[in-house]
Amino acid sequence: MNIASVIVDIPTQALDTPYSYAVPDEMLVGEGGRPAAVGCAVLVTLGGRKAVGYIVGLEEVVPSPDEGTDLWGTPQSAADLKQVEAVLSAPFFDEEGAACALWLADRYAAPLAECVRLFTPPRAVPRIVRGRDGRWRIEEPAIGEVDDRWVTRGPAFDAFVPRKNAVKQQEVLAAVDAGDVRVAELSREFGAVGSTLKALAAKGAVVVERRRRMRGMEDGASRAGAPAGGAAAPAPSAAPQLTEGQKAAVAAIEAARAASDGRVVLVDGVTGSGKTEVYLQAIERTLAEGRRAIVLVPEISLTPQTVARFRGRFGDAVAVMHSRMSDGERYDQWDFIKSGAAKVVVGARSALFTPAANVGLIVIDEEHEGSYKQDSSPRYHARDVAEWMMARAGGALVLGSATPSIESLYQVNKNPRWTTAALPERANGRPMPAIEVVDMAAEFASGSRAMFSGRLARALGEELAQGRKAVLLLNQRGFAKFLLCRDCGFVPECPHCSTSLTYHEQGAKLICHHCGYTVGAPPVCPECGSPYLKKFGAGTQRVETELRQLLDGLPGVGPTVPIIRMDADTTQAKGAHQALLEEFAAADAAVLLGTQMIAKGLDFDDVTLVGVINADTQLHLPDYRAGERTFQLIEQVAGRAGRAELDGRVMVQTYEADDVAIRAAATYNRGMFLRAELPKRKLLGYPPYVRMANVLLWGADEHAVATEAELLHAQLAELVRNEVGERWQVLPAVPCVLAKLRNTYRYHIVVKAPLDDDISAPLVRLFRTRKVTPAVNAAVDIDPVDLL
DNA sequence: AGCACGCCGACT
DNA sequence: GTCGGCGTGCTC
Repeated sequence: MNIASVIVDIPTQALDTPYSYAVPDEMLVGEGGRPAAVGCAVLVTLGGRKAVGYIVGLEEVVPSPDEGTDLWGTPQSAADLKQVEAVLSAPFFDEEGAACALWLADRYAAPLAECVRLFTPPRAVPRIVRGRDGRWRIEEPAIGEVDDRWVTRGPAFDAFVPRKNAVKQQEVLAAVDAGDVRVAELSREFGAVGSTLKALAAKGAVVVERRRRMRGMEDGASRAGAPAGGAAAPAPSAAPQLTEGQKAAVAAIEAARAASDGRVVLVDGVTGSGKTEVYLQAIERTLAEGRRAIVLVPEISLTPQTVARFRGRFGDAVAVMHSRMSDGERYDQWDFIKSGAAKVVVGARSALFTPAANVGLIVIDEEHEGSYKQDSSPRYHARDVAEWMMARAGGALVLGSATPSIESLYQVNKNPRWTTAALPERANGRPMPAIEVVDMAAEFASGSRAMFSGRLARALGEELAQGRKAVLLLNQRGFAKFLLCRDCGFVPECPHCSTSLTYHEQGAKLICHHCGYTVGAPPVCPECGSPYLKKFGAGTQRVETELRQLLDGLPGVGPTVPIIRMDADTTQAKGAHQALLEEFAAADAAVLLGTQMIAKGLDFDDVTLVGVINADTQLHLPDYRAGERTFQLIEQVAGRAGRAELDGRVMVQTYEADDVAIRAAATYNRGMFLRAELPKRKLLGYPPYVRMANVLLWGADEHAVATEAELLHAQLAELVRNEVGERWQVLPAVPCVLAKLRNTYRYHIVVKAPLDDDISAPLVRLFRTRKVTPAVNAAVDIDPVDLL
């Protein structure tokens, strides 16, 4: 008899274990439908109701009259098993995917069902819903294949001669003569063509056939499984000559691949050192061996240019996967990958879970980026998952960054399987731009109240007057950070979140940047009636206004020099991001003013000045990574200047000119930063010296959340006392820094463990057995990237 | 999560 | 005497 191990698609801790179901023999061979296999969605009965589940294991067991054990060791009489009732889909993953899902659930203390769902394209899975009559029924997936109708030459195409007055037939035949066309296109051009086509098809002059349309691929001119060809995909370009550093990096990756045991190569290269070319050549060699590659890029860097870079080398064999694509596009790309025609998958972290077979190389670009950690369950880190996958598959993992994360640097030092390949020089041989630190405290003391220091203003004038470009970074959108009453100190706060509201000049509104709550700005203080409400802290809108005034007054600059503001407000519309960048590229002299989103990936030759308006905004976040983030931000943004033959300069305005993160970044001195940062982390017990788990609790009733947090803390403390002892630390339950968010109150409990301990296992055990309180949600974040 | 089983209050 | 309230507890 065959027994399937099934994960039921109900994400609850209580059901968080595989269940065994019998698979009828005819279902195994697919009689009258799809065959049951690992990765299939199936219909099962669980506790008197129907549920969708996923097969994660399939095993033949010898029927024995006495008690056996199921796949997971639970004693169970095989005869008692319920049957899989129907196979609802083709496989979404294979045995490796199943193993990965099970590993993820353990590693991240996440519900199994959520880990399995990572492998399915969104909305492409049938669901079980209860109808109005109270009965369960299967709801077909909302997303699937779409076809186009195509017209091609028929067997009698050449022989057929239309009548003189058959104008439409002549038009259609001429169009088909030029190449296959879609019926939709013909109708757009010539009006209704249905009867014309029917007549032509009957004569054998043309053939009308259905072909799969691949959504999101430029011209859709594709046969099933193959992406668009023709104009959309240029002929693959040849690889350029490599610098010595690049050659060494490629060789290091080759050595890692040859070891076939999941080694990691950290490509530690300054911005502009040609890391991408290293990836491209490593991928080329991987493909030459018949294996595939996955390239992960931070979500905001996944632009058409990035994709074009890979399509330029690998042509049609590139699949793309990221969250801004429509569900239909993702479904088609998923299928394209599954078909095996895609050799390279470029995407955001979710691209790891596409059905690419035989992956021999995973590249993670900008590996220090926080967006590689998923911020909802399962809270996995793409770097860890990729390392696990490559160790299993006998491949190699390449991490690239100009500012590697402290965790990765630590691994290189301690873990013999991790090596590093340094690219200390830019590919064009230019030096890195000099970074000047402008002490705003000193500026303030000398009487200047402007947000642009004298030096930054002068530099802007010099560069723009020569027709060059500047990039200004500011970590605060809106106009002012908050409103403050000068008489009573009142600051308007969001009623739903524990944050102050940001003042937006446009329409004089106060907006919460967490939940979007918007109110008109009060003319007088709502507390004391004072009219003296001061707008504190500069946002992008205000800087734009002041910058305009500054530029207009500068000799040789003036009102014709555009300011392009790029922040969450101006990039909301689809394609706005792209349009703004194109506008900046096309201008002569121009200033690009934006939030973090401009810090990376921008590649403009004629940017000669980069300014950081206020480098301190991240430094004061109550988070242990604040220094690391500040260091990384300055180094990243500095890399935007002077990428071509012109020298660049960078100015960093700060009220903390003495802070080591800023001083070290200004001199490109990572060693200096680490020598200050690492002892601090060690002393205070933070990664990379300990492992952390952040136990989060949230709910609408603050008191209930606090009570539950206390209870859970007591349970955790007891568990740790009984099972591990003094080596672990359970910090008290406290409100999160963001204590209230979208009307939910948030508490957390930080658990710290030595590096080599399995921090998740005891937490998983506790969460599986503890009683759930309906009003309070709880989740675990293993290896959190922040504790906010 | 949902459903069954179970043990106490007001009804045809 | 039953119908049904929703409080535990189990689901291959």
